[in-house]
Amino acid sequence: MVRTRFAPSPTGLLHIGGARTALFNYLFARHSGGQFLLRIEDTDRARSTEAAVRVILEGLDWLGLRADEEPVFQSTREARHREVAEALLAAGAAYRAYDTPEELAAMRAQAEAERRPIRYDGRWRDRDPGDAPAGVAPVIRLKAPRDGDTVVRDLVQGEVRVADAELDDMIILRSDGTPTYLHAVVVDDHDMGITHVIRGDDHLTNTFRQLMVYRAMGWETPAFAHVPLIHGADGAKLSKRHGAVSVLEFREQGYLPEALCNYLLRLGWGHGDVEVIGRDEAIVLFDIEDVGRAAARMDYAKLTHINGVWLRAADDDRLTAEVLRRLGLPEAGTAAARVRVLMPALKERAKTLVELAESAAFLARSAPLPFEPKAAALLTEDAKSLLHELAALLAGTPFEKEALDGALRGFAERTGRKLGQVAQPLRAALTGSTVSPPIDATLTALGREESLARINAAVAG
RNA sequence: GUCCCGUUCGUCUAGAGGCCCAGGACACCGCCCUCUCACGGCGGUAACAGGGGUUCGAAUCCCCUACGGGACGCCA
Repeated sequence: MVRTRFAPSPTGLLHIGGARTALFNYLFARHSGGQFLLRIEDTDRARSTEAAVRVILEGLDWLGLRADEEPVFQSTREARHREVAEALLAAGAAYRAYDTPEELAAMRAQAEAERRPIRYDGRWRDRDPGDAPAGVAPVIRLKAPRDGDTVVRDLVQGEVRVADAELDDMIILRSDGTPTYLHAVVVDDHDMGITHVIRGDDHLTNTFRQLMVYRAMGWETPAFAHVPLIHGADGAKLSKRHGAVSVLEFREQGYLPEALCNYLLRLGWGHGDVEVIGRDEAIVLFDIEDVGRAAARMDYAKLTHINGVWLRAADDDRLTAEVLRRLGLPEAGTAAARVRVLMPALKERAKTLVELAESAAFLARSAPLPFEPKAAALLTEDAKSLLHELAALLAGTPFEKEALDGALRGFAERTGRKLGQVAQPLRAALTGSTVSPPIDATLTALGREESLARINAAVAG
């Protein structure tokens, strides 16, 4: 049974890169009929807050990436981490080291100055514990293998080989008795029964250190897959200055979760020429081994495009509810009814929920309308007399699309005008704008009474 | 500095030795559709980082170089 996990540290936001990692974990688990778990890596107490945890859970929930079991909080497992460290110590696979932070800093500085690789020299590895200085609380370090190679068959990166000489004796338990990240992760992944560790590329070299713990404990190692990071448009690590990076930020900016997932999936992964992929199809098609190895750049324009695709496909009731919420309008009532009626036409011309809400705002206003400059310019004296005639015409026309369309076309023909010469002034009078869904649909949504009121107000104004 | 990873149109990618003088998508530019704006349709510009091999034949395999990224913490 495949078991994957997403293991974010709660530092205040669910980053879009993390979201993609979570998505891959989720899709791979579902694809294999396995389970997807969540672990909050909150061992850094100073940076971890309950609010930060909520942000992550909310983001995942919004994306529809629900874990199959309750989330595991790493901070609650400290005793277990310590227990494993002690076991390693007892087995002779680890040892106590009494170096002070200052000594270690000096060691690093010297290595740097001599242009040697920065590694702990293992000075306490075989030293008599009797030499322990008084008053220094020791850390526990794991004995690293000293010769040979370690090979990881990474599902994304392929075979990666590192000489054991590159590794040093890493700290698994701090002097205050708390576990280090590298150690805690291994213990937790093992105890949670994780079979596939799918995570960011930045952990690839850490894997070799973690492998030492698995090996020392005699634990079976999971499969690893290190997926590339997401970069900004300039190729540098994605950060705030590139625009939105937090999942909840994208939600506020009017992106649909299915669109964000679709975009994130296609970023660094492809399946022939298929671009639009929903959740169910993604589960069938996704394979972690098809993920590319190069970092991908975030392209907001393409995200927006794919969002438009999903917006058009989205359910009208759902979209209506979103628009009403964004406009601060009640869920039921005249405005709500108008938005709902016009939604099929409205969603054709928006790429985000923000745009969609803006395009629907005119429905909730009442005459006299505020006019955009371009719309105001259309309302000339000639246009007003035209509108006056139209008011009379519309008063006697059934308010349904075909009848309205026919009436307006007939009118244009009779008066020797193009339809556009009739529709544009009417559009301005009805919406206060030069852009809207087709005029017949707009009239239908507004209804006869409101339409006539707006036309008359425009004529009067 | 040491180690690891990467490099196909501006961007995301297809491509697993001949199907590729490299396909799709976004963006951009034309045209068409058209009551506006969108959608849609048609067409266009645009890429195998560079250099060596291997092979009858290389975007695909090997080596080197350049550039980019990552890791080297009693952070996660």
